[in-house]
Amino acid sequence: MPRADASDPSRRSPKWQARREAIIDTSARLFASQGYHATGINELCDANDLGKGALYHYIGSKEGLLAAIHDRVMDEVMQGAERVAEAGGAPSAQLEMLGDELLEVIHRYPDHVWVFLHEFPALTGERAASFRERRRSYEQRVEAVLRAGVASGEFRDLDPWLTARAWLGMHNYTYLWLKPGHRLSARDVAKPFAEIFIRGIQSKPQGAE
Amino acid sequence: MPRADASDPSRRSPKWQARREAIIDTSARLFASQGYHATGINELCDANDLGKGALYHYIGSKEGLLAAIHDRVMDEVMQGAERVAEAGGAPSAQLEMLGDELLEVIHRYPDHVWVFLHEFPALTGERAASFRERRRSYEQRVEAVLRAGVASGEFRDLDPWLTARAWLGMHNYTYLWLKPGHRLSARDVAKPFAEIFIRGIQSKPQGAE
DNA sequence: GTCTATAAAAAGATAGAC
DNA sequence: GTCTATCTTTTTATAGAC
Repeated sequence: MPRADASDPSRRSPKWQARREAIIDTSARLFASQGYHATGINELCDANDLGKGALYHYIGSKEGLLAAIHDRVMDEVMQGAERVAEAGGAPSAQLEMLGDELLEVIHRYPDHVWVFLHEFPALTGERAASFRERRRSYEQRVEAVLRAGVASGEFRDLDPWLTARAWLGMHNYTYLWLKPGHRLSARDVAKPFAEIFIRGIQSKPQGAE
Repeated sequence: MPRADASDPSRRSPKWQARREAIIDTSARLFASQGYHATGINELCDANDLGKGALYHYIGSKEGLLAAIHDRVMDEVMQGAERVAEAGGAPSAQLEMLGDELLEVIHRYPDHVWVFLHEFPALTGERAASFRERRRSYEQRVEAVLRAGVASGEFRDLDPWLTARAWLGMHNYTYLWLKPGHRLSARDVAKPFAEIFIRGIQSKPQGAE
C-alpha cells in the first residue's frame, strides 16, 4: 500500500528529488556545525537560498529534514554491511571489511554522520522507532561476525555484545576528526584499527613483528 | 585577580553551593534525556521545584549551567588521570588504569557525560575555549602513555595520535549504555576492553590462552 | 531568596498572492 | 514553485513585589 503522505519523495519528479537531496546536504552542514535545535528555519532558508514556502515544499517539516539526513547515512551504512555479507570469508576478514566500509561512510558524509550521532534523540514517534531499528540491525551484524569467529575458534571466547560495543565505539568515534582534507584517508585509519582490534581478540598469537 | 563576576560560585556560602550542585545534577538529567536546546527554562524550574527568579539566582544563565555540567565531568576525569600519573608503572598498566578511571566516571555520571559529549558545541566564547583545552589536555595524557610504551618497546611502533583516538573512542562511546543498573559495572567493561586493546598494541605476542 | 508578571525576541509553520 | 506576510507558541531573561 503506497503511502498517502503527499510529501513522500518517491512520488515526486527526479528534478524535485535532486533539489531535495541538495537541501538535505546543505542543511546537514548547518546542523552539524550549530546543532539541530540551534539552527532556525530562517537560517535553513538563507543557506539554501530559498523562501520559507519553497523550503517547506521540499522538506515537509524540520523533523522530516532531520529524518532524511539520518536515512541518508543509514542507507549507506547498511549497503556496506550488505556487501560484506555477500563477500563472506573468515570472520576476521569480514570484520576488517566492515571497518573499511563504515569508515568510508564516516569520511564521505562527515556532516550527516555528525548529525546522526548527535541529534537522533530529536526524532520522535515512528521516525524514532524506525531509526532505532535500523541502527540495531547494523549492530547485530557486527555481533554476528564476532559470534561466528568465536564459534570457529578464530577469536577467543569473548562476550560478543560487549566486544561489538568496543568495535563500534572505536570506529564511530572517528566522526569527530575523520573528514575529507584530513591527513588520513578512511583506509589509513581502518587498517591500523583492524590490526589493533583483530590482534586483540584473536585466540592464537601471531608471529612477532 | 579575583573574578568580578557576581555569580562566581567560590564566593558563595556552602549552602548556596550545595543547592547549586543539586540544580546542576537535576538539570543534567533533563538535558541528557531531551537535549540542551530542547529543554526550556520553565522545564528546569519545574524539575528543580523553583521559580524563574530563584533558578537564575543560582545559575546565572542557561549556558552557565551547561558549562557547570561540563566542569563537573572534566574535574573528575582529570583527577583520575592525575591518580594514574602518580601511580606510575609500565605503560600497559597505566593504560589499563586510565580505562578504569574513565569508565568509572562515565558509569557514575551518565547524564553529565551524555551532555558533555553531545552539547559541547553549544558552549561559546571563553567557555568553549576553556573546555576544549581541558579536553585536549586529557587526550594528550593518553597519547603520552602510548608514546612511552613505544619508546620502551612494550608497544609496537604505532601512531600514538591515531591509537589514542582508537582508545578514546572505544571507552568514551560506552556513554550510550554504561549506566548504574546495567548488568555490567565499570570494571566489568574496563577489564575486557584493556585485554583487547593492550593485546592489540603489544609488540610481542603473549602465550596462547 | 523566591515569587509572579512581563518583556522582547525568535521559534516552527501556514495562507494566499503571484 | 516560490514569495511575503502573518499566526501562534515558545524562547531566554528581567523587573519588582514580597
